[in-house]
Amino acid sequence: MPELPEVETVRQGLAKWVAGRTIATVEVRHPRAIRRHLPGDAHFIAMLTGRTILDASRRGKYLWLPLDRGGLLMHLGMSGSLSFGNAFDAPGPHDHFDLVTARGTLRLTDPRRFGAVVWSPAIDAGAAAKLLAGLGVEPFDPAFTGDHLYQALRRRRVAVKTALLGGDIVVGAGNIYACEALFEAGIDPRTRSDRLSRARCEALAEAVRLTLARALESGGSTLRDFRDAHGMAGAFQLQARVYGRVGKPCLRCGAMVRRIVQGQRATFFCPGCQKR
DNA sequence: ATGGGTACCTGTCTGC
DNA sequence: TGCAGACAGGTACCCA
Repeated sequence: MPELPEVETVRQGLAKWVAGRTIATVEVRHPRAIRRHLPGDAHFIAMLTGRTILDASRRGKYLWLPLDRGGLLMHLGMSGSLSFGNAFDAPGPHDHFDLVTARGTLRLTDPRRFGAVVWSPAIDAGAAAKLLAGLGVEPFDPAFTGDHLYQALRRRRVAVKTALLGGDIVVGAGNIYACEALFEAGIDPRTRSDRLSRARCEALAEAVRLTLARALESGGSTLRDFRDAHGMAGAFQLQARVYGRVGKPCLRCGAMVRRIVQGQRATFFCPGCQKR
């Protein structure tokens, strides 16, 4: 579910809420949801109890909550959401994890359980370092330039859509925004990475930034169940120009939007506007 | 190293 | 109405 704009929207809501709160108790109702990525952290609850949350930051689609000792790395997977409140209802079947503080509870809900919550001694050590190790540059970092993209893509032969989704070149564009950014840049998603000119890489880098920034302004996309930390839905899906619009006319040229499958993921594109 | 495929889950929608 | 099958925002891991 959540791509960078959704995770950043959650982070912004979270940062104001969590800073300075001390974890009184931890409820783990589904251990698989917590340690899916890195089994063996037997002291998970002990490392959290009594700790104070300092902030909420983000790396790619991961959230990092630094604590006064160590920190918590979280990923929302395809269907995860975080919410907080002072009087939570009894947990539902997908409410796997609560951080209870004196002034409210942070709750992870994740029906598909593709998410992860991992304690780590630091963001650049232990479990967190291992999970973040292969991530590409942040799209809003000045280091993410057309030239960066060009240098990375010229060494790959996969389709450019697949390369964007990989997250090892640039992070944050998932299936929706990879499709939308390629439309914005006028690039056919099937184009081989190493066949993209420098100029088109410049256009693509700009399109990735623009697409993610627009989505962030809209509070992300809610296709089904995305909610920010206040339970609010996003609105970017209303602006999507190709994603989910198979068989509908392109809003720019009128050609029929197509759906293909690349790397077991759906890709939407306009054959009129997007060229190899 | 790269690329391709599978695995991990549940809920929802579509077509028969 | 029931049921099988397809599909959904992600990524870690295995193998060639």
